[in-house]
Amino acid sequence: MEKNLKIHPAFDERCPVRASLALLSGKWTLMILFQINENVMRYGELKRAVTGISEKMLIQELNMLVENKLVSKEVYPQIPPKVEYRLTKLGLKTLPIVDQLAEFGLENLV
Amino acid sequence: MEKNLKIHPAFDERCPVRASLALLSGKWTLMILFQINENVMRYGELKRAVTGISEKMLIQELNMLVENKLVSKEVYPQIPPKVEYRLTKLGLKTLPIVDQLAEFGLENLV
DNA sequence: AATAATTCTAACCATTTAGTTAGTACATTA
DNA sequence: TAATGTACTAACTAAATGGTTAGAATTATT
Repeated sequence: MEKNLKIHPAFDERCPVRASLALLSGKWTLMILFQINENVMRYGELKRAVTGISEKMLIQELNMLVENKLVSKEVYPQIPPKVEYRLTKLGLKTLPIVDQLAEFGLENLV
Repeated sequence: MEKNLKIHPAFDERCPVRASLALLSGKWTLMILFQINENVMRYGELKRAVTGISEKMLIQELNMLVENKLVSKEVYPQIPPKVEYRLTKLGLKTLPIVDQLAEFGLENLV
């Protein structure tokens, strides 16, 4: 039905701020990136580090971050399983964003 | 019902990153702040500047930003109405965050 | 033989967020 | 006289996001 052709203004699609938010504005996303930081972290370690997150959200976010190349994943073929996560070069570039948000929050919100 | 006492880990409540995201991570929030920027803007101007936003979302966000002191609002008792919005000191402090997100988006996403 | 530890997956439900449609009031313009 | 512009509000619907519960596979531990 011709009426339903949605207009997606270029603004929406190409706006770099929107693009960044689409990637990073989830409830847990930046927390996870921040916790991984410069470290190598196993799934279980992250679960403990990111207080309050459910297992579903944790792997869902991790998978999404791996897909988007912010995080890399190394699986060791062992039993019980061992999986390591770390930030990619791209992932490391998000840390300044976390810093800005942290600074703003610290100074004005909390 | 005792079962429903929700546990809100301190982490969640006091984390400055979460606090900032709670305020700023909406679909339109940062766009609006960015469009107002250092200017004085009327409701209608904003409507045109923030392409694609609905009137509902626009005033909803504006009201929320005024409540949270990121934006100030001046109403002129005229017919037809005239209302001006501008960033407060606090609101201006969000612009570096927008810049970070824009930079990250530009370099890596769009 | 049962339990714990590890890293997930799947199905379902609840909540939050965003979008749509319609309408208000008055004044000016066509 | 009818349409246009201004800044909203309200009621409802749709979509996105997050949470809960259960379980699977294998080994080591009790």
